[in-house]
Amino acid sequence: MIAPGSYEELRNELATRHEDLSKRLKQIAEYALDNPNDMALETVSGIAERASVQPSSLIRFAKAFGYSGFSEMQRVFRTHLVESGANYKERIRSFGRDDETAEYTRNIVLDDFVDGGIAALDNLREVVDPDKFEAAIKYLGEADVIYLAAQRRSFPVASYLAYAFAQLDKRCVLIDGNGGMFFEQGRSIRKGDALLAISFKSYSPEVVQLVKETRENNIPVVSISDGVLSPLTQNSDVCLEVEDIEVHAFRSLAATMTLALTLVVALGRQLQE
Amino acid sequence: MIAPGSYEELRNELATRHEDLSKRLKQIAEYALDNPNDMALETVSGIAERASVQPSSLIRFAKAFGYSGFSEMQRVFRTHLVESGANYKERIRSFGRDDETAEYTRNIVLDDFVDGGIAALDNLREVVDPDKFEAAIKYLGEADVIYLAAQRRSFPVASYLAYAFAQLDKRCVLIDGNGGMFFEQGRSIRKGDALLAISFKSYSPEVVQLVKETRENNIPVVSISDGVLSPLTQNSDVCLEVEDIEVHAFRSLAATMTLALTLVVALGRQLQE
DNA sequence: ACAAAAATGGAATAAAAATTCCACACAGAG
DNA sequence: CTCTGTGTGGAATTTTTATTCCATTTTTGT
Repeated sequence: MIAPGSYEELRNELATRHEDLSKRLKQIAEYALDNPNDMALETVSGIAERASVQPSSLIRFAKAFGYSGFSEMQRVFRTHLVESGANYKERIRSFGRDDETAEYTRNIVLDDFVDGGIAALDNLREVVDPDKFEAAIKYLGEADVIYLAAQRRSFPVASYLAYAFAQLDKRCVLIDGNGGMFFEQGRSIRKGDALLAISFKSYSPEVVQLVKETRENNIPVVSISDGVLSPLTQNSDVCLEVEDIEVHAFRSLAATMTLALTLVVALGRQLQE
Repeated sequence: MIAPGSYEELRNELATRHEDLSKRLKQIAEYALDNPNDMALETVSGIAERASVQPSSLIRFAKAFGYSGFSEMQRVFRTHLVESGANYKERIRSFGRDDETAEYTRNIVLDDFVDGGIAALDNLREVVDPDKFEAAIKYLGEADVIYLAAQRRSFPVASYLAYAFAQLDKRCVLIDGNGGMFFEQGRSIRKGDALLAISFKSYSPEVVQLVKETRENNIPVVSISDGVLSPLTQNSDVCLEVEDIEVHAFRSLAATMTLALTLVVALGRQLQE
């Protein structure tokens, strides 16, 4: 007897053997199929109570399906909960785990990044707060000149935005730090302008400092960053959150780029009106 | 002190109080925000190990946020896990929405780009030719210095590649055309180097010309472009095809960026061997 | 630089949970 | 109707897990 390793296998096994099971085990099987979340999260006695059986029956049940005990079977339900459960950060981790054993054919690498990118985009859809997004558009739309600040990995995003804003005839300045003039470029920002800053952990100190200074001068700051702990979140008028997935120790820009593009299009639409 | 009852409240509390927390508690807060699933499913000692803290610190952490103990706090994470999972399953994804009749609310714009990005990534998986990909890696791996040429919309991709190659300690030169020196920069390319050019229609004349000249000097040219009609395809040793989807008259860079990233990782892996 | 207070690590302890065990119930065969 | 074997409830036991406690270290305020 070999225990099902995946939720799908287990589900299948439960269905096939359902008829042959004893009264109590049948009862448990039905409960398990109806309440997989309970199976994943509750304790033996908790489930026993809800399903109106004895705790020992649950152990017998698990053993009847080849597991060493209830806990081992519960792991199958837990894994399923995480994997199906949209929390995409955990999906990154499962990429990482596969990686250690998988052979690296070229295709697997591309597939991983494609999957990662898709997951990141899916996540983007969920985490972007429409109110914040609208507020960001408003600040940018009202700005005379948009200043763009980003360094290192985020720089390409700013670079893309500079290109796209120019297409819209929206004036902007890309603070590229050329010639070590990062702050000099940044300090030419005036009342009526706005700063759009992009940075992810580990946050570029220059960008963080510029954001703070600009805010202190009462100039609107819109930022794109990762999560509530970011120093940009705290010092911006509005902060859009993105989290690109890290696969094979590298972080893509697919989600961030898509957000940037959306920002541009929404801004363009607003300017037309 | 009242303990946050929902995940969102907790998340918020973690963020606002993050700065005032002690070193260990801060560390735990970061881990919790990054790995909510672990917080939901793992045991105290399991989490302690992964987050590199003592089990007792986790209990202190929970108490610092008003819970009676770790278990009470964990319930918040578990509830969130179940609820976010349920939403995910119910979500419907509809591609190819009817743009003409749809009202353009802010969300629809983001959804369109997300869908477009996903479609582009899916497509990328299909169209990338593994042999060409491998050949590209080979040329780049053997190059002494990689020259990167791209203009306008493609420039951010080159910019990202420059950053990533530097991370790999792979020497590269980003031909940015600063000071109108595009060709001057490009002509410093030597035997033993390679050119990586990125351009899409309408093709940048500078990049096309540089590709031709470089090829004539028998220096390997790898390019990223769109389809067989591209002048880059015809004048490169190997050309990787990508097609980012155009939505609302704007073209994203999600797929191209993902291809670039994959190139970097594959190259990095090859260099390690 | 010092004392006081806060934070930390790690072992000790308490609590909770999983698992085992056994007496009993119940169905089917003789 | 009783014997036999499987199934079941529930208490006892073992294992795992959470929590507490205190000696030690680190920070803070003077």
